[in-house]
Parts: sequence; C-alpha cells; structure tokens
Amino acid sequence: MRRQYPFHLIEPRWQQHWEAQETFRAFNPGEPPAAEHPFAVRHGDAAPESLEKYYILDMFPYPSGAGLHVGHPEGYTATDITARYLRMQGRHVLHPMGWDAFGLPAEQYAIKTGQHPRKTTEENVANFKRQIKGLGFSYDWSREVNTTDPNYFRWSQWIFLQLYHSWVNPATGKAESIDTLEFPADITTDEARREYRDDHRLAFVSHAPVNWCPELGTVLANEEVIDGKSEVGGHPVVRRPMRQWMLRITAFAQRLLDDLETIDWSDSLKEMQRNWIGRSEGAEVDFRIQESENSIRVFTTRPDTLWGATYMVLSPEHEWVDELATDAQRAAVEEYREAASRKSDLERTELAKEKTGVFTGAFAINPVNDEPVPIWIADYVLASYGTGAIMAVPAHDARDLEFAQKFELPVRVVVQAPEGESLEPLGFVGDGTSVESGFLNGLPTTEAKAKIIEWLEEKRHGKRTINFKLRDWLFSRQRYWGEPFPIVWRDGHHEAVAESDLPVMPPELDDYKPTTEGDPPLARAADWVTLPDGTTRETNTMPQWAGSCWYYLRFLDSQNTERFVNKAAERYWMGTSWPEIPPDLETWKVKLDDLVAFAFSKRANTRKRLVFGKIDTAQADRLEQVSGLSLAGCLHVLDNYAIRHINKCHGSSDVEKTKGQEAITSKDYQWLPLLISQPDNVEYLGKNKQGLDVIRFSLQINGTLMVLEEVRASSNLLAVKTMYKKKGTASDTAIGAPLFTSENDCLKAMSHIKWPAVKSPALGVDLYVGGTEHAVLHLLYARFWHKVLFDLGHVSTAEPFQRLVNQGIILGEDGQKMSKSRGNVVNPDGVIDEYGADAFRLYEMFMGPLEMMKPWNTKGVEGVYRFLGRVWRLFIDEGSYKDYEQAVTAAPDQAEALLADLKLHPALNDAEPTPDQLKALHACIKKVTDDLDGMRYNTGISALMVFVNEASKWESRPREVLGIFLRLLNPFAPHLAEELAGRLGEVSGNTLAYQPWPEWDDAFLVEDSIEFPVQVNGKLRGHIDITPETSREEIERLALACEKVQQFISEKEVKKVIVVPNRLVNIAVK
RNA sequence: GCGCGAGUGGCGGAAUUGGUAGACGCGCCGGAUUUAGGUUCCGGUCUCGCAAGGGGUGGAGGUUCGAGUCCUCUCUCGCGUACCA
Repeated sequence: MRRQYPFHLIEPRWQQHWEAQETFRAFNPGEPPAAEHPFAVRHGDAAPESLEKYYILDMFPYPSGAGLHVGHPEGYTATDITARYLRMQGRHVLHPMGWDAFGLPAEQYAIKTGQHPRKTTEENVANFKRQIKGLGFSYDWSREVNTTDPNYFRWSQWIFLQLYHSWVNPATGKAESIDTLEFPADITTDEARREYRDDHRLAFVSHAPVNWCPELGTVLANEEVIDGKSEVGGHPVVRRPMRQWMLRITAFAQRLLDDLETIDWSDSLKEMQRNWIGRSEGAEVDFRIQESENSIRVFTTRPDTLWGATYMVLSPEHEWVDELATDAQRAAVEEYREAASRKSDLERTELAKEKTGVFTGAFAINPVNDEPVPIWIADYVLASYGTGAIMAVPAHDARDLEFAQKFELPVRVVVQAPEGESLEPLGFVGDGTSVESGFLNGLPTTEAKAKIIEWLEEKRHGKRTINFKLRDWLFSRQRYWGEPFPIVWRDGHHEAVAESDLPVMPPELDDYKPTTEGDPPLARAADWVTLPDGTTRETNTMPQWAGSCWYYLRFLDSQNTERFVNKAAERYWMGTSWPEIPPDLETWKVKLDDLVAFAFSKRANTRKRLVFGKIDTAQADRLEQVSGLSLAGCLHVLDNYAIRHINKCHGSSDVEKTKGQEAITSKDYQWLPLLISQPDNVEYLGKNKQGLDVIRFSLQINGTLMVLEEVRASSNLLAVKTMYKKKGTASDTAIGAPLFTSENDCLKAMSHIKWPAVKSPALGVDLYVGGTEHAVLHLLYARFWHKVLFDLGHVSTAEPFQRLVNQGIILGEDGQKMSKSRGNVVNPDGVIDEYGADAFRLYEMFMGPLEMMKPWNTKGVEGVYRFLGRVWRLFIDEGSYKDYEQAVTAAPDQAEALLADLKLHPALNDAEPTPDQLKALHACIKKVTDDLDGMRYNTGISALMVFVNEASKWESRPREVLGIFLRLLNPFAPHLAEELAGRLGEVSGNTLAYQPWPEWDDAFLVEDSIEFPVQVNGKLRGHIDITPETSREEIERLALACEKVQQFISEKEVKKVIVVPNRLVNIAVK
C-alpha cells in the first residue's frame, strides 16, 4: 500500500536525534544542563531546581516473553502527551521508564530449559525496550531501572532492613527504630528480650497457617489469592502452617485509610482500597461460659442487638472448642473440626452455599439478660477475623438467620425497621429503633450502640473496638528469581546482614526447582547457604512486589551507589513547595476567585486546593479542649471538590429555605479565614463513616450563623467538608461569646489576620497512570513502604502518588478481552510497520476517554493515519512527493537522501493571516489546551482534525499559523511535527520539545455576526442574525418577529421570553 | 448479596453552571480525478415523512420556559468484593 507519508524514514531519524541530543533528560538539583541543551536554550541560566517540577510516571512493565501488547502503550502514550505538553508549558518534567523484571515466568522457563532467568530477562527487556523506543516516548533513559540489577535490589534489601530494624510506637502511631522499644519489667533475660523485640519488628517471622500453592511451589499473600486460587495461573491454594517472613502492614491500616482523603485517585479505586483495609467499628463483648469462670469474647458491629443474641458461634479452629465440647457432643465436634481442617479455602468458599455447624453442648450467658445461649461451631465464622467467635443475632443478620433456620434456633426481633422501609422485621439488617432491649428501648440504632457500649465498659463486660480486614503481608516466597533476604540464622535466631555486605547476591544454580525436601531452590546451594562463621542464610526470597514498592524513588537518582536516593533529588522531585499559603488577604481573595472559577470549569476533575490557614498554639489548645485531638500545626485547606459539594448541597436557596438556612454563595468563602481564626464556637462532632474526625466551626455575622465543617484528612490537614448558613445564634455548647455584631466588625477583624509562613503538604508523584489490576496489591504495598520510609525520615512525603489515573482495558476487535486463546491479540509491531508510530499513538488516544474500556478497531487506525497524511500534504508539495516516490522506486537505497528534495507546499507563504484563519487557529489552541489539562486526549485530537480540515481549504497558508499548529500537534504526533517544523524553518534548540506552548487570544474568537437559535417551548424553530452587541430587548424583538417562529406563536399567548446570553432565546407560549 | 461505575446513530464516541443532541473518526451511499483497482478530493448519512412537520439519549414518572445532563422508581451491562460478624 502506498504510504501517506514516509513515516518509516522520519520516525527513526527523530528518535535518533532525541537520543543523541539527550533531549528528554531531566536535571537533578546541582546538575545543570549544558548550554546547548534545548532545556538551557529555553530556560537560560535558571537552575533546573528553580523551575516547577512535574513528575509523571507510568507503571513500569513486567517484560514478558510475549512482548508489548496494545494495552501497554495506551497509558504510556497518555503520559507522554502530557509530559511533552507540560515541557512546552515550561515545567521541568521527569518522565522515566524501567523494568519490573523479577517474576515467575522467567523462573519457570529456567526450570524447563536450564537457561538462567537472568538471560531470559535480559532478552525480554531488550525486546520491550526496542518496542517502547519505537513509539518515540520522551523518556529520560539515563534513569532506567531494572529491579533484578544488583545495584537496584541492593537497595530493596536495604529497605527491608529498615523495616526489620523498626517498630511502630503505639504512642505516636509511627515507625521508629527498634532501639526505642522499651522492655516490660518482667522481661529480664537476653532470650526473652530478643523474643520481645522480634515480636515487635515491622519485618517478623511467623509460623501461622499460610496460603500454600503446591502447583507453584510457593506461598502467596492474601492479595494474590482470588476465590481460593492463585491469581497467577489459577492453581488451588491450601492453608498450611509454615515459617514465613511477614511485614506488619496492619499497624498502618488506619493511616492507609485516612490518607486516601489527601490524594487524587478515582473514587472507585479508593473504594477498593477502603474495602480491602475493611475497617469496622463495633465492640468486643465477653460472654461468661455457664458453670465456668472463663468467658468467650466476641466481636460485633451491632452491640445494640445484644438482646437478640440467641446463640453463639465459634470458628472450628477456636482455641476453646476442645474444652467446651460436652461428652455427648464431643464425637460430633471432633468430626466437624476434622472435616473443616481438611478443606482448602477454595472448598470452604465453594461449599459455602449451605450452612453447616455442630452444637458443642455448652452454653454461655448473655451479659445483658443473663440468659443462657447455646454455643455452636461453624465454618462460616472465620478464625482469622475479630476474635474468631460471634454472637448470633438471627433476626438482624442474614447469615445468622440462614443458620438459625437450618438448625431451628430461636429468632428474636430487637430492632424495629423505620416505617415503610421493611414490612418484614425478620432479617432486617439496617438501622432502626431498638425494641425488647431493656434500657435501649426506643433508641435509634446509632444512639443505642453508644449507650450499650458505655454500659458494657462500665460493667466490664466489653469495650469499643475497631477491626480491620487487612492482614499482615506475607513477604517470603520459595523461589529462585527474587531478591534474597539480607538475613542469616544463628542458633535458630535471625540476624540482619550488615548494610556494608549488601547486596546479598543469589547463588548460581543448575537446577531451579525446589528441593525434594520442599525447601526453596536457594537451599540447593549448600556453599552459599553455609557461612564461615557458622551462620546459615535465609533461603526464601522476596515477592515480586518488593521491587515495585519503591522504584519511583530510585528513578529520582537511579545511579546512586551511596544511598537509595539522593536527599536533595528526592525533596525536589517529590515536591514540597506547592502551593503556598497566600501571603495576605488580598492574594487569598484572588486565589479564592480562581479556585471557585476552577471548581465550575471543565478542568474541575483535577484536584486543586487552597491553603487558608494554620492552627496556632492557642487554637490547638482550644480544639484539644473540645475534641481531645492534638491539632497544632494543622493546615486548613479548601479544594474544588468541596466547593462543588457545598454548592450542590447548600448553594440553592430553594433547598435551604425549608431548613431555615440561606444559600451559600461564592462570596461567603471569603469568611473562611475569619471562621477558623476567630470562631464563636468550636465543636467536635466525632468520627464520620470513614472514621475521620469532624470539627465544626461557627461564627455569627450580623444575625446569620455561618457554619463550617472540616475533617481531619491526615495528620496535618483539616479539609473543608461542608459549609452552610442559618438564622440564629451559636448553640449552647459554645465556648466563648459571639465576637461580632456587624459585618463591619468582621471585616475589621479580617484585616488583622496574620498569615503564617508555611508551605502546604507535599505532593509526591504528580501523575501516575496504570491499570486497575494493581488497585490493592502494588498500590497498597507501595503506600505502606512509603509511610515507613517517611516515618524514618528517608522521604519527605506521607504519600507516594498524589494523583493516579487508571487506564481502561483495550478489548479485541470482537469486543472480547484480548487473549492468545481467542486469537484476537493485536501486535503493535505490525500496526507500526504499516501506519507508523505517530498514527499508532494517535489512535490509542482517539479511541475514547483514557479511563474507559474500549474495543480495538484497525480501521480506526487508518482514520488517524489519513489525518496525518492530510497534515503532511498541508505542508508538502504533492507533486514533489510523487516525484520522490518514483525516484525511490528507481533507487530504493537512496530513500533517505532523496527526502531532501521534497518541496514545501506552494500555498505556504509569509502573508498576514486572515481573521478567519486566526479564528480557526485560536479555537484550536483553546480546545487542545483545555483538553490536555483535563486529559481528554480524544477530543483534543478531534480539534486538531477540525483545524486541518479547515486549513486544507486555504489557498494561502501563512507559515506563522501553520507553525503554531505544529506545536499543538507535537505532543500527539511528535515525529511528524518535528519533521515538518524543521522543514518550515529553523527551530531553536533543534527540537519542538521545549518550544513555548501557544496561548490563545479570545479576541480572535469573537464572531461579527451570529446565527442565534430561537426556541419555542424548548424546541428549535429558527435563527436570527445578531452581533455580540445586540441588546437583550433587540434579541427578544427579533425573535418574536422571526418568520419561522411566527407560525408557532401567532394565535397563542406569549407567556415569557428567556434570553440566554451566548446561547439561545426561548419563547414560552400557552 | 454488598460496593463502585456505565447505558446516546450501523460502530468508537462528542455535547460548559440544565441551553441548537449526534462534534471528530469508522462504516455506508453518491459524485470528481484515474485505463482500472487503490489513493486523494467533494457531497450525503439518527429516524418516520414527498413536504410541512412528527419522534428520538435503556424504561416509567417528576421538576423547569427548556432535561442526555437534576430528582424518584425501575431494567440491563461492566468492574470490584464476597460467610469480614
């Protein structure tokens, strides 16, 4: 097929140019670029670290043997377009790429063929790199990392040692050195001290039952087991006790949950993490065992239903089952336990349809009414969650009900459903009103919970408790191709390898299978395992997730041999300096206006926040008085999401009137600094659904009470949640008296507010793009490691990834997910050969919104390819291209050299652009800029197409206009844009990469005459010709006079005429 | 079951705080260039209707001068999770 343009020559040429020029290198603090580098050409003498940075990251791939598939470049293209766009906008962009190269496939290939996994990995990396480079991404390859490189995994091992040498201090909730751990008085011997320490480390050894996958010959983390099968390969997984390394991620559960509030991830992704962490609030309640001194502790989220607890269930593995079973029931209990222990998780799940269980013969005493309740065992109660025992309330829990019905146990209704919600009280699990519940009768569920917990605590029958689903992270694998642990064993105890002895290299082996005794493959290397000093090495390796937990940090300084990352580089790229608190009230007001405008603009799906205050010591004391929270130094922030929320809930006067409130207007935000610095009243509202503390500030201004509610979004952040106004005064719980009686007083007070000189919380990676498949694995693990490193002072942000965007999956042409077995896999190499990298990139983005799932369609590639051909013909004389093609047929080896003979299109000239031309150009600049800000690549491309369709008709094509167009095209199709820009004239720095991004001027977009739509009763009936100056009255007159409209309104009564400026006019008739 | 998200032409998808539904591309139809095919260029393409006009964003209601967009109910699909008390 004839090529639309010689992309096969242009693309490699520009890729070589960028590589030779190091066009896309990012510069660490103190390492300025050479004077001739295009970065220096653009920014002059400015130190790179003085520029605003942008760290844009892709999820680095596992280089599989199959090579790149079309899903990989989807995210990579999106980030590349944004990276190139922001570079042109003047940001200092860091955009790196590397390889997550440890993994099972290379090891399995090694077992089969004997080829060292390193060799397989190197081959695959080389292939991936070739494919990725062929797409012309603007990566800084000097920062490339590979997790299997000893210079990389040495630092993975080092971070493991940081975990090993740390514990979480319950007083601060933060990780600190294990040396700060104090021993209880009864721990006196060295042996006991060591044990106590080892029990507190963040990396610790456990002998608990683990997920063992016989097929893979390794254990797996909870996150890697799906429906009782391995996530990789779908092999069965069984529970089996083994000695394993664990990481204490559970100590960070609450912080991992809280800090989700501070980052810009999609709601669905945050929700997945929340579900995985699985926080639930409730109470532990002790049930005394009948005729015994002992009691059994249960966990429940519904202590208010205690009167409805008619039996109790223990998990079969519960430690007291043996003791409880009566002689009559012993045989049945034993049998049930035996059967349960034989079941794999898979079987337990699959057989879950039908409830099973056995009565132990024993009874417990319900503490609220002293009634005996039978104790059962059943495998629907899990040993690993809560206390491994429950109180069963069949009337208000679906599972308990099912069980009770099967075994004919009593059901007692103790919660009345709200009227209309459920006619059937049996099985009602929602909130209602307590009945038949002693002193709780008549209380709504929330209050009943609080009251019963108070009672339980007072009578010492139980206490308030919070439980998490999250389990500690099983961190060892029985594999060869992973990071060896920097741990040795001496006399049955583990010890850390000295930092100076890192990296611990894996031994060379001939056989990569596990040993016949079931030990990991590393155990085969007897010489390696046994050390001269009599210690033996740990033979497990780390899981694949280890390397990906911190690679984004290594990119900042990938060649450093002294530290895992240079401190200054980390501080600069992870960002600590934006945004600042406005220095004064005036600036604050300007920034506020910006933020409000932003909240209602098209770009509003990006989070933008404004810091408007900091809690000083006096304030902190006052807050501590009401809430018990220590909030000194906390910053107040307002973001665009909050503004939208407030507008939605409290911005409409209709809604507010009914509640005796007034609508919040954008002007009201200006009171925020005063509200937080000099409130009449501060209240602590307790924790919200997500377990976050809510604080209410209120202030009376001229008879109206303004109320602000904030949540503590992280340890140092109070985020505005909502805000409303109402008539009246502050409630009785107020601290202090109202300070202001008039608005003037308030304004006066505002002028005295002092703005603290602080910077807002750090950012981390500015934009991270990747698939959803890592929602609870990589992304949770990485956040966990990052928090440990943060606590220990090694990094400066509490969160690694400020903004995260998930790309949608690309389906096959048949609408099914792409897979080898379906035979619908699209190979990028083939597409690039036929249409070129620019067309491939463009199509990947043109398919639809980045985050959406969408099917591939090769015909669609032809569409964008034709578009690039039209761009080419906009600039290049068609005759000369035909001549070129003929010449190449005669002398194929001259193809490259002959390119020099191509001529520019004769319509290109230095004429003054016409108003129409400027309008087309500036409309394009505006649309593309807006769309790139909002990551709407598909509509951005369509704007480029609209411009080209228009410009193709021009008989005179001013260089100036087309040159600016090429800058807009550059992020999307950089090879073609660079080529044409080079032919159009000299480009400073010899690349478009650092040319300033064009700005649009609204003056060019104004139309002289407008065809203004006229509706009658909301239906389009005609148009009138107006100008931007036409008055409302004139528009109304023209609309009513319009001929087409007349036939719809004559003989009818015109009730109302609505003129919507810049939109339309609507005539309402009866 | 629970949680989250999405339903718009033959297809992928566009539609500012509610304001001309279907941008852009694919496909299809017609025309021009070409010996022909391919390429390129021009025109058409939600639907019923000759037209005037009517209908139309999964379905049913509602709010509004005006609803793809907001509210209530409902159906379908996708993703996540699953005995987590």
